[in-house]
Amino acid sequence: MKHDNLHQLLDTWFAAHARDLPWRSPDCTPWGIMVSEFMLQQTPVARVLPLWQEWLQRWPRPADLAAEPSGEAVRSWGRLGYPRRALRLHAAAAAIVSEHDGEVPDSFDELLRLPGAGNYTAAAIASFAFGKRETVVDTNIRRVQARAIRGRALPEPALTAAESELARDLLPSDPAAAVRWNASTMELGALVCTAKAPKCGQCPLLGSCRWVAEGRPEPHYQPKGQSWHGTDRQVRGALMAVLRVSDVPVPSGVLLDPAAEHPAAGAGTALRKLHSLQADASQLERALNGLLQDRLAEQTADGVQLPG
DNA sequence: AAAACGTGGCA
DNA sequence: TTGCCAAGTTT
Repeated sequence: MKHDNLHQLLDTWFAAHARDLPWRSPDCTPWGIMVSEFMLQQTPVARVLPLWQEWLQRWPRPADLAAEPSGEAVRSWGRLGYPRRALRLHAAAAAIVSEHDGEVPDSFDELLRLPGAGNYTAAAIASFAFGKRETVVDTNIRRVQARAIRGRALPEPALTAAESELARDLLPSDPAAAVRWNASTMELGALVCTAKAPKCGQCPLLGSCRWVAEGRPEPHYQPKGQSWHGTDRQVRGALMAVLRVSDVPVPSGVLLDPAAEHPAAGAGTALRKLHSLQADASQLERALNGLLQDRLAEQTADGVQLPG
């Protein structure tokens, strides 16, 4: 196979430098791996670690999570970010109970049907939990391949057909070798071939990297930043922070009115933070309606709360 | 198919 | 301090 040398180089490097992550332990269950994959979506390993431990201790099997109201999942998600992932993981657990007899399915197609599992997550679970030969394509793998093979500084802004085709071509035909390739390429992207300030001096592919060979050309586009300050997202986040820590339903008036008295129990600090954003009434309402529509929160006679 | 979706660490 | 960026998915 073309690029066979890369596989060998990465295998050797991975054996020596892979992080000892709990979801890579031989006795980690498919469910443990699945939880890690959901938590790791757009989220660094360091922030996932403690929460993953908590979740697996509390909900060691899909059925354990499925038995709880979705609001418990959202509350336990804490400040990990993108709380709808908690909702989807909860829904996925319910689907596993109702459609797969409580066992995480082992095929890409079945995994892909679970809420919150897209192409990356379905392939990752099939590969890492079940040893299947699946092409895993995440941002790390795309960046490593963009540099080493295509000679680019960065992967394309969105996954292209060419990138997918390259990733498929590079995947070893032996399933066990494919799993190692997936894991080691991802790890290289996370630890060495990073987005900014890559540590090329430590890279096992230094001698075969096309980007390095071509003098490390600049990116051919300007990555556009993610806005945050003053956005609806920021207000949603602040709203969620209030609901997560409140012991009781929070009257929508208290949420929407900066001058409201009687903050909800335990939510004082989060409420002050929300109001300090000085969002206008329409933005607050839009953000709250979004949460209700997404079922991240629900409205009762007593106020707004996490789904119970 | 572009845009929305959280959060915190680091330079 | 501001902006970048992180194991993506959904509509």
